[in-house]
Amino acid sequence: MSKGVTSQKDNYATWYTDVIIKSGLADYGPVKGTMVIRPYGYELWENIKLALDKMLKDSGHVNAYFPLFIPKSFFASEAKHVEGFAKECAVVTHHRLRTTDDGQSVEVDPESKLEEEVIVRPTSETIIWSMYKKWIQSYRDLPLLINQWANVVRWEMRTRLFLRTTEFLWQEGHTAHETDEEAEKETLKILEIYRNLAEDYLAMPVLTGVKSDSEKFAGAEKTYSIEAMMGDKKALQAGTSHNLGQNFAKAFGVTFQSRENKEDFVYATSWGVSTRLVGGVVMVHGDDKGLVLPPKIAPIQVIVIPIAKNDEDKIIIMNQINDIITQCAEKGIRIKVDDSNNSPGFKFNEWELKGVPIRLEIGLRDVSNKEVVLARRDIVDKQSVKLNQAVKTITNLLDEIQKNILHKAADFRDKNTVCVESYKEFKNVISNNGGFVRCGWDGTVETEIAIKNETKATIRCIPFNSNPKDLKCIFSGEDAMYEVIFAKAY
RNA sequence: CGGGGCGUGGCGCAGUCCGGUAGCGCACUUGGCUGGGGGUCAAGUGGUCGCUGGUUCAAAUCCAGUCGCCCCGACCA
Repeated sequence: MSKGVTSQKDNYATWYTDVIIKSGLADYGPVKGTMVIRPYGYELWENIKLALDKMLKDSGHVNAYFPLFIPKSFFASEAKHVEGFAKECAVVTHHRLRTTDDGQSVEVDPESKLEEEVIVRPTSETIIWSMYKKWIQSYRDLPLLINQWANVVRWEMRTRLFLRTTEFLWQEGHTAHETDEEAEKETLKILEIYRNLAEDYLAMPVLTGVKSDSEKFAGAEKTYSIEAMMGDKKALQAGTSHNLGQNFAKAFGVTFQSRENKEDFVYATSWGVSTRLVGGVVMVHGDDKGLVLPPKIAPIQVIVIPIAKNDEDKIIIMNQINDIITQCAEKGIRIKVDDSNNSPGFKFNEWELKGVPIRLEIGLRDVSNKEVVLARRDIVDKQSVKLNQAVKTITNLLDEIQKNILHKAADFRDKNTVCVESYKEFKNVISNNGGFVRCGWDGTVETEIAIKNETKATIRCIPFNSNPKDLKCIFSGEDAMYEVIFAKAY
Protein backbone atom coordinates (compact mmCIF):
# COMPACT_ATOMS: atom_id res chain seq x y z
CA MET A 1 0.00 0.00 0.00
CA SER A 2 1.22 3.46 -0.80
CA LYS A 3 2.02 5.79 2.04
CA GLY A 4 -0.89 8.02 2.90
CA VAL A 5 -3.36 6.20 0.69
CA THR A 6 -6.24 4.42 2.41
CA SER A 7 -6.60 0.86 1.18
CA GLN A 8 -9.56 0.03 -1.06
CA LYS A 9 -10.73 -2.59 1.36
CA ASP A 10 -10.83 -0.22 4.33
CA ASN A 11 -12.76 2.55 2.60
CA TYR A 12 -13.17 2.68 -1.14
CA ALA A 13 -14.42 6.26 -1.22
CA THR A 14 -11.47 7.51 0.82
CA TRP A 15 -9.06 5.47 -1.29
CA TYR A 16 -10.48 7.17 -4.37
CA THR A 17 -10.01 10.66 -2.98
CA ASP A 18 -6.56 9.88 -1.57
CA VAL A 19 -5.31 8.55 -4.87
CA ILE A 20 -6.53 11.54 -6.84
CA ILE A 21 -5.04 14.07 -4.44
CA LYS A 22 -1.74 12.30 -3.82
CA SER A 23 -1.10 11.39 -7.43
CA GLY A 24 -1.59 15.01 -8.40
CA LEU A 25 -4.56 14.54 -10.74
CA ALA A 26 -6.67 17.16 -9.00
CA ASP A 27 -7.22 19.23 -5.92
CA TYR A 28 -10.21 20.84 -4.26
CA GLY A 29 -11.08 24.34 -5.41
CA PRO A 30 -11.97 27.13 -2.97
CA VAL A 31 -15.68 27.07 -3.81
CA LYS A 32 -17.54 24.05 -2.48
CA GLY A 33 -17.88 21.33 -5.06
CA THR A 34 -15.27 22.76 -7.41
CA MET A 35 -12.10 21.03 -8.49
CA VAL A 36 -8.77 22.15 -9.82
CA ILE A 37 -7.60 19.74 -12.49
CA ARG A 38 -3.84 19.73 -12.04
CA PRO A 39 -1.40 19.34 -14.93
CA TYR A 40 -1.12 15.57 -14.56
CA GLY A 41 -4.88 15.14 -14.52
CA TYR A 42 -5.41 17.66 -17.26
CA GLU A 43 -2.96 15.90 -19.55
CA LEU A 44 -4.84 12.68 -18.96
CA TRP A 45 -8.05 14.46 -19.93
CA GLU A 46 -6.34 16.01 -22.95
CA ASN A 47 -5.28 12.59 -24.16
CA ILE A 48 -8.84 11.30 -23.83
CA LYS A 49 -10.11 14.42 -25.54
CA LEU A 50 -7.63 14.11 -28.38
CA ALA A 51 -8.68 10.52 -29.12
CA LEU A 52 -12.39 11.30 -29.03
CA ASP A 53 -12.07 14.53 -30.98
CA LYS A 54 -10.41 12.66 -33.80
CA MET A 55 -13.11 10.01 -33.88
CA LEU A 56 -15.81 12.67 -33.94
CA LYS A 57 -14.14 14.61 -36.72
CA ASP A 58 -13.51 11.45 -38.70
CA SER A 59 -17.24 10.74 -38.54
CA GLY A 60 -18.16 14.13 -39.97
CA HIS A 61 -18.64 16.28 -36.91
CA VAL A 62 -17.27 19.78 -36.50
CA ASN A 63 -16.47 21.75 -33.39
CA ALA A 64 -18.01 25.08 -32.43
CA TYR A 65 -18.41 27.14 -29.32
CA PHE A 66 -21.61 28.53 -27.86
CA PRO A 67 -21.90 31.01 -24.97
CA LEU A 68 -21.72 30.06 -21.32
CA PHE A 69 -24.72 32.26 -20.52
CA ILE A 70 -28.27 31.42 -21.44
CA PRO A 71 -31.22 33.80 -21.12
CA LYS A 72 -33.59 32.65 -18.44
CA SER A 73 -36.48 32.85 -20.89
CA PHE A 74 -35.03 29.93 -22.86
CA PHE A 75 -35.68 27.71 -19.93
CA ALA A 76 -39.40 28.23 -20.10
CA SER A 77 -39.44 26.93 -23.63
CA GLU A 78 -39.16 23.25 -23.01
CA ALA A 79 -40.91 22.17 -19.87
CA LYS A 80 -39.67 18.61 -19.55
CA HIS A 81 -36.06 19.51 -20.21
CA VAL A 82 -36.15 22.38 -17.74
CA GLU A 83 -37.66 20.21 -15.05
CA GLY A 84 -34.58 18.03 -15.19
CA PHE A 85 -32.13 20.85 -14.57
CA ALA A 86 -33.99 23.68 -12.83
CA LYS A 87 -33.00 22.53 -9.37
CA GLU A 88 -29.30 22.78 -10.06
CA CYS A 89 -28.81 25.95 -12.06
CA ALA A 90 -26.41 28.74 -11.18
CA VAL A 91 -28.10 32.06 -11.92
CA VAL A 92 -26.42 35.39 -12.61
CA THR A 93 -28.52 38.24 -11.23
CA HIS A 94 -26.05 41.15 -11.07
CA HIS A 95 -23.05 42.33 -13.01
CA ARG A 96 -21.14 44.54 -10.61
CA LEU A 97 -19.51 44.59 -7.19
CA ARG A 98 -18.81 47.62 -5.06
CA THR A 99 -16.75 48.35 -1.98
CA THR A 100 -18.66 48.15 1.27
CA ASP A 101 -19.15 51.29 3.37
CA ASP A 102 -16.43 50.29 5.81
CA GLY A 103 -14.08 49.81 2.88
CA GLN A 104 -13.15 46.34 4.12
CA SER A 105 -14.77 44.10 1.51
CA VAL A 106 -16.97 44.02 -1.52
CA GLU A 107 -20.67 43.43 -1.98
CA VAL A 108 -23.07 43.05 -4.87
CA ASP A 109 -24.10 46.44 -6.19
CA PRO A 110 -27.91 46.39 -6.12
CA GLU A 111 -27.88 49.02 -8.88
CA SER A 112 -26.44 46.43 -11.23
CA LYS A 113 -29.40 44.06 -11.18
CA LEU A 114 -29.96 42.48 -14.59
CA GLU A 115 -33.19 43.06 -16.53
CA GLU A 116 -33.30 39.40 -17.36
CA GLU A 117 -31.36 36.94 -15.26
CA VAL A 118 -28.85 34.78 -17.02
CA ILE A 119 -28.38 31.07 -16.47
CA VAL A 120 -24.97 29.46 -16.47
CA ARG A 121 -25.40 26.51 -18.84
CA PRO A 122 -26.03 23.15 -17.20
CA THR A 123 -26.06 21.82 -20.79
CA SER A 124 -26.44 23.70 -24.05
CA GLU A 125 -29.50 22.30 -25.83
CA THR A 126 -31.54 25.46 -25.41
CA ILE A 127 -28.99 27.98 -26.61
CA ILE A 128 -27.88 25.75 -29.44
CA TRP A 129 -31.40 25.13 -30.65
CA SER A 130 -32.17 28.83 -30.52
CA MET A 131 -29.32 29.26 -33.01
CA TYR A 132 -30.27 26.23 -35.09
CA LYS A 133 -33.60 27.94 -35.68
CA LYS A 134 -31.71 30.65 -37.55
CA TRP A 135 -29.43 28.29 -39.42
CA ILE A 136 -31.85 25.64 -40.65
CA GLN A 137 -34.35 26.30 -43.40
CA SER A 138 -34.09 23.45 -45.81
CA TYR A 139 -33.21 19.77 -45.91
CA ARG A 140 -30.10 21.07 -47.70
CA ASP A 141 -28.95 22.49 -44.35
CA LEU A 142 -29.13 19.02 -42.81
CA PRO A 143 -27.67 17.10 -41.23
CA LEU A 144 -26.06 19.61 -38.91
CA LEU A 145 -23.38 17.84 -36.88
CA ILE A 146 -21.87 20.11 -34.27
CA ASN A 147 -19.83 19.26 -31.25
CA GLN A 148 -18.69 21.56 -28.47
CA TRP A 149 -15.92 21.15 -25.91
CA ALA A 150 -16.98 23.21 -22.93
CA ASN A 151 -17.47 23.60 -19.24
CA VAL A 152 -20.92 23.34 -17.70
CA VAL A 153 -22.24 24.01 -14.22
CA ARG A 154 -24.67 21.89 -12.25
CA TRP A 155 -25.17 22.93 -8.67
CA GLU A 156 -25.24 19.47 -7.16
CA MET A 157 -25.82 18.95 -3.48
CA ARG A 158 -23.13 16.36 -3.07
CA THR A 159 -19.99 16.35 -5.13
CA ARG A 160 -17.01 14.06 -5.64
CA LEU A 161 -13.79 14.73 -7.49
CA PHE A 162 -14.25 14.04 -11.22
CA LEU A 163 -17.45 12.03 -10.71
CA ARG A 164 -19.66 14.93 -9.82
CA THR A 165 -18.28 18.43 -9.51
CA THR A 166 -20.17 21.69 -9.62
CA GLU A 167 -18.34 22.70 -12.77
CA PHE A 168 -17.07 20.06 -15.15
CA LEU A 169 -15.54 19.76 -18.59
CA TRP A 170 -17.18 17.75 -21.32
CA GLN A 171 -18.05 17.57 -24.93
CA GLU A 172 -21.64 17.88 -26.01
CA GLY A 173 -22.73 17.02 -29.50
CA HIS A 174 -25.93 18.47 -30.92
CA THR A 175 -27.12 17.27 -34.26
CA ALA A 176 -30.13 17.97 -36.46
CA HIS A 177 -31.56 15.55 -39.03
CA GLU A 178 -34.27 15.16 -41.65
CA THR A 179 -35.73 11.95 -40.35
CA ASP A 180 -36.24 9.98 -37.21
CA GLU A 181 -34.30 7.07 -38.69
CA GLU A 182 -31.32 9.27 -39.39
CA ALA A 183 -31.36 10.68 -35.86
CA GLU A 184 -31.57 7.20 -34.41
CA LYS A 185 -28.68 6.09 -36.57
CA GLU A 186 -26.61 9.03 -35.37
CA THR A 187 -27.45 8.32 -31.74
CA LEU A 188 -26.24 4.75 -32.10
CA LYS A 189 -23.18 5.73 -34.10
CA ILE A 190 -22.07 7.99 -31.28
CA LEU A 191 -22.74 5.33 -28.70
CA GLU A 192 -20.44 3.06 -30.65
CA ILE A 193 -17.75 5.76 -30.70
CA TYR A 194 -18.10 6.08 -26.95
CA ARG A 195 -17.77 2.34 -26.56
CA ASN A 196 -14.57 2.43 -28.63
CA LEU A 197 -13.20 5.28 -26.61
CA ALA A 198 -13.91 3.50 -23.34
CA GLU A 199 -12.63 0.09 -24.37
CA ASP A 200 -9.80 0.88 -26.79
CA TYR A 201 -8.35 3.88 -25.01
CA LEU A 202 -9.46 3.80 -21.38
CA ALA A 203 -9.36 -0.01 -21.27
CA MET A 204 -12.72 0.27 -19.57
CA PRO A 205 -15.15 -2.43 -20.67
CA VAL A 206 -18.69 -1.13 -21.00
CA LEU A 207 -22.19 -2.41 -21.48
CA THR A 208 -24.24 -0.64 -24.09
CA GLY A 209 -27.96 -0.35 -23.99
CA VAL A 210 -30.98 1.85 -23.64
CA LYS A 211 -32.11 3.57 -20.46
CA SER A 212 -35.45 2.95 -18.83
CA ASP A 213 -37.91 5.85 -19.10
CA SER A 214 -37.26 7.08 -15.60
CA GLU A 215 -33.49 7.17 -16.12
CA LYS A 216 -33.49 8.82 -19.51
CA PHE A 217 -32.39 12.40 -20.22
CA ALA A 218 -34.90 15.16 -19.58
CA GLY A 219 -36.48 15.88 -22.95
CA ALA A 220 -35.23 12.80 -24.77
CA GLU A 221 -37.22 10.16 -26.60
CA LYS A 222 -34.53 7.60 -25.95
CA THR A 223 -31.29 7.63 -24.00
CA TYR A 224 -28.52 5.15 -24.69
CA SER A 225 -25.57 4.80 -22.38
CA ILE A 226 -22.30 3.05 -21.79
CA GLU A 227 -22.10 1.55 -18.32
CA ALA A 228 -18.91 0.44 -16.63
CA MET A 229 -18.25 -1.46 -13.44
CA MET A 230 -15.93 0.21 -10.96
CA GLY A 231 -13.51 -1.52 -8.58
CA ASP A 232 -16.12 -1.53 -5.83
CA LYS A 233 -18.62 -3.18 -8.20
CA LYS A 234 -20.80 -0.12 -8.48
CA ALA A 235 -21.87 1.07 -11.91
CA LEU A 236 -20.70 4.25 -13.57
CA GLN A 237 -22.66 5.81 -16.40
CA ALA A 238 -19.70 6.80 -18.51
CA GLY A 239 -21.41 8.40 -21.48
CA THR A 240 -24.85 9.04 -22.88
CA SER A 241 -26.32 9.46 -26.33
CA HIS A 242 -29.83 10.80 -26.70
CA ASN A 243 -32.34 10.63 -29.48
CA LEU A 244 -34.33 13.80 -28.83
CA GLY A 245 -36.93 13.21 -31.53
CA GLN A 246 -38.66 16.46 -32.44
CA ASN A 247 -38.97 17.69 -28.87
CA PHE A 248 -36.42 20.49 -29.08
CA ALA A 249 -37.35 21.44 -32.61
CA LYS A 250 -40.92 21.90 -31.47
CA ALA A 251 -39.90 23.83 -28.37
CA PHE A 252 -37.73 26.22 -30.40
CA GLY A 253 -39.78 26.16 -33.58
CA VAL A 254 -37.05 24.71 -35.75
CA THR A 255 -38.63 23.62 -39.00
CA PHE A 256 -37.24 22.84 -42.42
CA GLN A 257 -38.50 22.40 -45.92
CA SER A 258 -38.29 18.70 -46.75
CA ARG A 259 -37.39 17.00 -50.01
CA GLU A 260 -41.14 16.63 -50.58
CA ASN A 261 -41.45 20.40 -50.19
CA LYS A 262 -43.29 20.06 -46.92
CA GLU A 263 -42.57 21.84 -43.68
CA ASP A 264 -41.44 19.54 -40.87
CA PHE A 265 -39.75 19.77 -37.50
CA VAL A 266 -36.17 18.58 -37.51
CA TYR A 267 -35.04 15.52 -35.60
CA ALA A 268 -32.33 15.94 -33.01
CA THR A 269 -29.72 14.11 -31.03
CA SER A 270 -27.40 15.15 -28.23
CA TRP A 271 -24.63 13.26 -26.54
CA GLY A 272 -21.78 13.77 -24.15
CA VAL A 273 -18.91 12.43 -22.12
CA SER A 274 -17.20 14.35 -19.38
CA THR A 275 -14.22 14.53 -17.06
CA ARG A 276 -16.14 11.88 -15.16
CA LEU A 277 -14.29 9.44 -17.42
CA VAL A 278 -11.11 10.27 -15.52
CA GLY A 279 -12.81 9.16 -12.32
CA GLY A 280 -13.81 5.98 -14.13
CA VAL A 281 -10.22 5.27 -15.15
CA VAL A 282 -9.11 5.74 -11.55
CA MET A 283 -11.72 3.33 -10.21
CA VAL A 284 -11.59 0.67 -12.90
CA HIS A 285 -7.83 0.11 -12.82
CA GLY A 286 -6.48 1.61 -9.60
CA ASP A 287 -5.14 -0.44 -6.70
CA ASP A 288 -3.76 0.16 -3.23
CA LYS A 289 -0.51 1.45 -4.68
CA GLY A 290 -2.38 4.13 -6.60
CA LEU A 291 -3.33 4.78 -10.19
CA VAL A 292 -2.87 2.29 -13.00
CA LEU A 293 -3.12 4.27 -16.22
CA PRO A 294 -3.88 2.78 -19.62
CA PRO A 295 -0.77 3.34 -21.79
CA LYS A 296 -2.75 4.97 -24.60
CA ILE A 297 -3.82 7.89 -22.44
CA ALA A 298 -1.11 7.96 -19.77
CA PRO A 299 0.64 11.36 -19.69
CA ILE A 300 3.89 9.51 -19.05
CA GLN A 301 4.22 6.00 -20.49
CA VAL A 302 7.76 5.22 -19.40
CA ILE A 303 9.54 6.69 -16.40
CA VAL A 304 13.31 6.34 -16.39
CA ILE A 305 14.97 6.02 -12.99
CA PRO A 306 18.74 6.30 -13.09
CA ILE A 307 20.35 4.75 -10.05
CA ALA A 308 23.63 6.53 -9.54
CA LYS A 309 25.95 6.92 -6.58
CA ASN A 310 27.40 10.20 -7.77
CA ASP A 311 27.47 12.67 -10.62
CA GLU A 312 30.07 10.74 -12.62
CA ASP A 313 27.94 7.59 -12.47
CA LYS A 314 24.94 9.61 -13.51
CA ILE A 315 26.75 10.79 -16.62
CA ILE A 316 27.81 7.25 -17.53
CA ILE A 317 24.26 6.03 -17.03
CA MET A 318 22.66 8.82 -18.99
CA ASN A 319 25.08 8.27 -21.84
CA GLN A 320 23.97 4.69 -21.95
CA ILE A 321 20.28 5.51 -21.90
CA ASN A 322 20.07 8.63 -24.05
CA ASP A 323 19.83 6.66 -27.23
CA ILE A 324 16.85 4.71 -25.99
CA ILE A 325 15.11 7.86 -24.85
CA THR A 326 15.59 9.47 -28.24
CA GLN A 327 14.35 6.41 -30.07
CA CYS A 328 11.29 6.17 -27.84
CA ALA A 329 10.50 9.84 -28.32
CA GLU A 330 10.82 9.40 -32.09
CA LYS A 331 8.28 6.59 -31.94
CA GLY A 332 5.90 8.85 -30.04
CA ILE A 333 6.40 7.10 -26.72
CA ARG A 334 5.95 9.50 -23.83
CA ILE A 335 9.10 8.92 -21.81
CA LYS A 336 10.52 10.98 -18.96
CA VAL A 337 13.59 10.81 -16.75
CA ASP A 338 13.29 11.28 -13.01
CA ASP A 339 16.72 12.64 -12.12
CA SER A 340 15.57 14.20 -8.87
CA ASN A 341 17.62 13.58 -5.76
CA ASN A 342 15.07 11.30 -4.13
CA SER A 343 16.07 7.75 -3.31
CA PRO A 344 15.25 5.03 -5.83
CA GLY A 345 12.72 3.47 -3.47
CA PHE A 346 10.94 6.77 -3.10
CA LYS A 347 10.76 7.18 -6.86
CA PHE A 348 9.44 3.66 -7.39
CA ASN A 349 6.57 4.34 -5.04
CA GLU A 350 5.95 7.82 -6.37
CA TRP A 351 5.61 6.73 -9.98
CA GLU A 352 3.55 3.71 -9.07
CA LEU A 353 1.18 6.07 -7.28
CA LYS A 354 1.01 8.09 -10.47
CA GLY A 355 0.19 4.96 -12.44
CA VAL A 356 2.97 5.14 -15.04
CA PRO A 357 2.72 1.89 -17.08
CA ILE A 358 6.43 1.11 -17.37
CA ARG A 359 9.36 1.93 -15.15
CA LEU A 360 12.84 1.70 -16.61
CA GLU A 361 15.59 1.27 -14.01
CA ILE A 362 19.23 1.60 -14.91
CA GLY A 363 22.30 1.55 -12.67
CA LEU A 364 25.98 0.82 -13.12
CA ARG A 365 25.28 -2.89 -12.84
CA ASP A 366 23.04 -2.67 -15.90
CA VAL A 367 25.47 -0.46 -17.74
CA SER A 368 28.19 -3.07 -17.50
CA ASN A 369 25.73 -5.79 -18.57
CA LYS A 370 24.44 -3.58 -21.41
CA GLU A 371 20.95 -4.00 -20.00
CA VAL A 372 18.07 -2.08 -18.52
CA VAL A 373 15.42 -3.25 -16.06
CA LEU A 374 11.79 -2.88 -17.08
CA ALA A 375 9.05 -3.09 -14.46
CA ARG A 376 5.36 -2.97 -15.36
CA ARG A 377 2.70 -1.33 -13.25
CA ASP A 378 -0.24 -3.61 -14.05
CA ILE A 379 1.34 -6.78 -12.64
CA VAL A 380 4.29 -7.50 -10.36
CA ASP A 381 6.98 -8.12 -12.94
CA LYS A 382 10.56 -6.94 -13.48
CA GLN A 383 12.73 -8.08 -16.34
CA SER A 384 16.21 -7.28 -17.58
CA VAL A 385 16.51 -6.67 -21.31
CA LYS A 386 19.47 -5.97 -23.50
CA LEU A 387 19.91 -2.37 -24.57
CA ASN A 388 19.31 -3.12 -28.22
CA GLN A 389 16.03 -4.83 -27.35
CA ALA A 390 14.76 -2.16 -25.01
CA VAL A 391 12.74 0.02 -27.39
CA LYS A 392 11.08 -2.96 -28.98
CA THR A 393 10.26 -4.50 -25.63
CA ILE A 394 8.84 -1.22 -24.36
CA THR A 395 6.65 -0.89 -27.43
CA ASN A 396 5.34 -4.42 -26.98
CA LEU A 397 4.87 -4.01 -23.26
CA LEU A 398 2.79 -0.86 -23.65
CA ASP A 399 0.55 -2.75 -25.99
CA GLU A 400 0.37 -5.74 -23.70
CA ILE A 401 -0.42 -3.65 -20.63
CA GLN A 402 -3.20 -1.87 -22.49
CA LYS A 403 -4.74 -5.24 -23.39
CA ASN A 404 -4.12 -6.83 -20.03
CA ILE A 405 -5.88 -4.19 -17.98
CA LEU A 406 -8.85 -4.27 -20.30
CA HIS A 407 -9.12 -8.04 -19.91
CA LYS A 408 -8.62 -7.82 -16.19
CA ALA A 409 -11.44 -5.29 -15.90
CA ALA A 410 -13.69 -7.34 -18.16
CA ASP A 411 -13.03 -10.48 -16.13
CA PHE A 412 -13.79 -8.63 -12.94
CA ARG A 413 -17.04 -7.33 -14.36
CA ASP A 414 -18.10 -10.71 -15.72
CA LYS A 415 -17.30 -12.43 -12.44
CA ASN A 416 -19.49 -9.90 -10.68
CA THR A 417 -22.40 -10.08 -13.05
CA VAL A 418 -25.03 -12.63 -12.16
CA CYS A 419 -28.44 -13.67 -13.43
CA VAL A 420 -31.02 -14.11 -10.72
CA GLU A 421 -34.51 -15.56 -10.74
CA SER A 422 -35.95 -14.61 -7.38
CA TYR A 423 -36.25 -11.29 -5.62
CA LYS A 424 -34.76 -12.82 -2.52
CA GLU A 425 -31.69 -13.79 -4.48
CA PHE A 426 -31.66 -10.34 -6.05
CA LYS A 427 -31.60 -8.56 -2.71
CA ASN A 428 -28.99 -10.94 -1.42
CA VAL A 429 -26.63 -10.26 -4.31
CA ILE A 430 -27.13 -6.50 -4.28
CA SER A 431 -26.58 -6.11 -0.56
CA ASN A 432 -23.80 -8.66 -0.10
CA ASN A 433 -21.64 -9.05 -3.17
CA GLY A 434 -22.83 -6.06 -5.18
CA GLY A 435 -22.09 -5.94 -8.87
CA PHE A 436 -24.41 -6.21 -11.84
CA VAL A 437 -27.57 -8.25 -11.65
CA ARG A 438 -29.21 -9.40 -14.85
CA CYS A 439 -32.90 -10.24 -14.64
CA GLY A 440 -36.41 -9.77 -15.98
CA TRP A 441 -38.40 -6.54 -15.49
CA ASP A 442 -42.06 -6.01 -16.19
CA GLY A 443 -41.37 -2.58 -17.65
CA THR A 444 -43.34 -0.59 -15.06
CA VAL A 445 -42.06 2.47 -13.23
CA GLU A 446 -43.67 1.16 -10.05
CA THR A 447 -41.43 -1.87 -10.01
CA GLU A 448 -38.37 0.23 -10.72
CA ILE A 449 -39.13 2.59 -7.86
CA ALA A 450 -40.01 -0.14 -5.42
CA ILE A 451 -36.73 -1.93 -6.09
CA LYS A 452 -34.76 1.29 -5.87
CA ASN A 453 -36.32 2.23 -2.55
CA GLU A 454 -35.69 -1.14 -1.05
CA THR A 455 -32.24 -1.95 -2.42
CA LYS A 456 -30.76 1.32 -3.81
CA ALA A 457 -30.19 -0.55 -7.06
CA THR A 458 -31.37 1.04 -10.28
CA ILE A 459 -31.77 -0.16 -13.83
CA ARG A 460 -28.50 0.72 -15.50
CA CYS A 461 -29.69 -0.21 -18.94
CA ILE A 462 -31.59 -2.61 -21.11
CA PRO A 463 -28.58 -4.17 -22.87
CA PHE A 464 -28.62 -4.60 -26.64
CA ASN A 465 -27.96 -8.31 -26.31
CA SER A 466 -30.83 -8.87 -23.87
CA ASN A 467 -33.81 -11.12 -24.40
CA PRO A 468 -36.88 -11.14 -22.14
CA LYS A 469 -38.29 -14.32 -23.64
CA ASP A 470 -39.34 -16.83 -20.95
CA LEU A 471 -38.25 -14.38 -18.21
CA LYS A 472 -40.46 -13.27 -15.33
CA CYS A 473 -40.20 -9.89 -13.66
CA ILE A 474 -37.97 -10.28 -10.63
CA PHE A 475 -40.27 -8.14 -8.52
CA SER A 476 -43.85 -8.61 -9.72
CA GLY A 477 -43.55 -12.10 -11.18
CA GLU A 478 -45.36 -10.93 -14.32
CA ASP A 479 -43.98 -11.80 -17.73
CA ALA A 480 -40.87 -9.73 -18.28
CA MET A 481 -41.01 -6.98 -20.87
CA TYR A 482 -37.24 -6.51 -20.78
CA GLU A 483 -34.14 -8.21 -19.58
CA VAL A 484 -32.21 -5.52 -17.69
CA ILE A 485 -29.08 -4.82 -15.68
CA PHE A 486 -29.59 -3.65 -12.13
CA ALA A 487 -26.80 -2.20 -9.99
CA LYS A 488 -26.00 0.39 -7.41
CA ALA A 489 -24.61 3.34 -9.29
CA TYR A 490 -22.49 6.44 -8.88
C1' C B 1 -32.11 19.85 3.64
C1' G B 2 -31.33 15.67 7.67
C1' G B 3 -27.22 12.81 10.40
C1' G B 4 -21.94 12.62 11.73
C1' G B 5 -16.97 14.71 11.92
C1' C B 6 -13.49 18.70 11.68
C1' G B 7 -11.21 23.92 11.47
C1' U B 8 -3.93 25.05 15.33
C1' G B 9 3.04 26.54 10.18
C1' G B 10 2.39 23.90 3.24
C1' C B 11 0.07 18.78 4.76
C1' G B 12 -1.40 15.43 8.86
C1' C B 13 -2.22 16.02 13.92
C1' A B 14 -1.46 16.78 19.66
C1' G B 15 -2.63 20.50 23.13
C1' U B 16 -8.99 22.30 24.73
C1' C B 17 -11.87 18.39 29.70
C1' C B 18 -8.72 21.33 34.22
C1' G B 19 -7.14 29.16 31.05
C1' G B 20 -0.65 30.79 32.21
C1' U B 21 6.24 30.51 27.36
C1' A B 22 2.24 27.18 20.77
C1' G B 23 4.24 21.74 20.16
C1' C B 24 5.04 16.92 17.23
C1' G B 25 5.53 14.12 12.49
C1' C B 26 5.98 14.88 7.36
C1' A B 27 7.23 18.48 3.77
C1' C B 28 10.57 22.73 2.77
C1' U B 29 15.94 25.34 2.84
C1' U B 30 21.53 24.62 3.29
C1' G B 31 25.49 21.21 3.66
C1' G B 32 27.65 16.20 4.44
C1' C B 33 27.48 10.96 3.87
C1' U B 34 24.25 7.95 0.74
C1' G B 35 21.60 5.57 -3.56
C1' G B 36 18.67 -1.65 -6.95
C1' G B 37 11.73 -0.64 -2.75
C1' G B 38 9.45 5.43 0.67
C1' G B 39 18.02 6.55 3.33
C1' U B 40 20.72 9.28 7.11
C1' C B 41 23.27 13.17 10.16
C1' A B 42 23.60 18.29 11.26
C1' A B 43 21.91 23.22 11.06
C1' G B 44 17.66 26.18 9.69
C1' U B 45 12.81 28.72 7.66
C1' G B 46 7.81 28.95 8.65
C1' G B 47 1.77 29.73 12.83
C1' U B 48 -2.62 37.11 14.45
C1' C B 49 -4.69 28.63 16.78
C1' G B 50 -11.45 29.74 10.86
C1' C B 51 -13.94 34.55 12.02
C1' U B 52 -16.67 38.04 15.46
C1' G B 53 -17.93 39.28 20.18
C1' G B 54 -17.94 38.20 25.52
C1' U B 55 -15.81 36.47 30.49
C1' U B 56 -10.77 37.08 32.75
C1' C B 57 -4.88 40.04 35.26
C1' A B 58 -4.41 36.33 31.30
C1' A B 59 -8.08 32.64 26.06
C1' A B 60 -5.94 27.79 21.02
C1' U B 61 -8.33 26.38 25.77
C1' C B 62 -14.37 28.85 28.93
C1' C B 63 -19.26 31.20 26.86
C1' A B 64 -22.31 33.06 22.67
C1' G B 65 -22.71 33.73 17.71
C1' U B 66 -21.00 33.06 12.82
C1' C B 67 -18.42 31.16 8.47
C1' G B 68 -16.33 27.15 6.01
C1' C B 69 -14.90 22.18 4.74
C1' C B 70 -15.17 16.73 4.66
C1' C B 71 -18.00 12.07 5.17
C1' C B 72 -22.98 9.45 5.12
C1' G B 73 -28.23 9.99 3.16
C1' A B 74 -32.31 12.25 -0.34
C1' C B 75 -30.99 14.47 -5.85
C1' C B 76 -27.82 13.85 -10.14
C1' A B 77 -23.55 12.79 -15.55
